[in-house]
Amino acid sequence: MKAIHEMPGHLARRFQQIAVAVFLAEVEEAGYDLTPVQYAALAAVSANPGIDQVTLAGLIAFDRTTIAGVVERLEQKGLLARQESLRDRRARELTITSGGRKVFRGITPAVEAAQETMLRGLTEKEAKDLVHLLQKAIAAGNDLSRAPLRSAAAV
Amino acid sequence: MKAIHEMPGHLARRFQQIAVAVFLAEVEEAGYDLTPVQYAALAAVSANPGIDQVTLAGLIAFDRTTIAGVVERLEQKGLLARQESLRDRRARELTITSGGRKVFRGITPAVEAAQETMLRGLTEKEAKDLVHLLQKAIAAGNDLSRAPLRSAAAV
DNA sequence: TGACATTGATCAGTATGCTGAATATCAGTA
DNA sequence: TACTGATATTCAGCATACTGATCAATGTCA
Repeated sequence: MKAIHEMPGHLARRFQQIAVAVFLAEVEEAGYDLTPVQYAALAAVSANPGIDQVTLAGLIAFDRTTIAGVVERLEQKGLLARQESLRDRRARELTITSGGRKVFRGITPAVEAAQETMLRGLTEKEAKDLVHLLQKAIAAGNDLSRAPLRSAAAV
Repeated sequence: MKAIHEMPGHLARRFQQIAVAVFLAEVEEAGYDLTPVQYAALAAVSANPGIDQVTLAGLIAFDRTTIAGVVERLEQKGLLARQESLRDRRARELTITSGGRKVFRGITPAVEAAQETMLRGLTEKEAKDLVHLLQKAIAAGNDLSRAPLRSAAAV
């Protein structure tokens, strides 16, 4: 039997663990307080103003119940605004606030630095390969997770 | 700025998300009820009977506070036994039960099938490359996480 | 139009993961 | 031996993630 440390599933957990730690460290050093998940949500709303929660979840492959808490915390921080849609009273339309825009712009260099740090053991070619292989594996496994990616266009 | 879907951190989260979903699905289909984390702990205790919780956490890179809950749930399921150490009354010695051994043996085929499923989009060479690159990136980033891997030998 | 399925959001419950603090114990030393 | 620092575990609290259920609103189709 293979050892744990050779199993893709275990390596996935470890790499994610390191990625989150690096992200939080770089972001905190830059003077911000935002989690990777919150950053992804902020970025997606910034690019898609007026989006509803389910569509947002699909864009970044979040679970629909997870997104509620994430959005709520971003709202509490004053980075996102949430209001009932006029077209569909079930839905809440999300928009980024001016404060949210400012944070998003300010935090981005730290986020990009974190991406480099978490791959610091790899050459540039290896890093590219890893990203490509992950993308390929994820694309093939997308519909195996409860929260598959759903592009806005496909909806 | 890079899009989220090209960032290693985001890909790490997505791949881990799929890996967990695949693991749980394969394991459930085989008639078992065990999470990836619980499986890793069970495997480590099986290979290291009498281990204490902190050392166990180091072997599989768990946070020390996370391991407590994991071990407790495995104990409730009757798969692990926990008892005070005679040499050090602070520590709890962990051993696998006969039921735990049976589950561990029975579940392993499903766990290995899950590893294949989560890489189903990759060729055999690509899968090997991905594992290798993840291992390299993890080794370099190991001490960046709060719960770095600590081999028993190093302790 | 009215029954029905669908959809957006929320809630309860469970399982990771982390921070920081508390508690008990151990080990080394003055 | 008393003190000090280190260590093993636990606890409180917060933030993902998921399952399954509920609720309100919408859309569809006979």
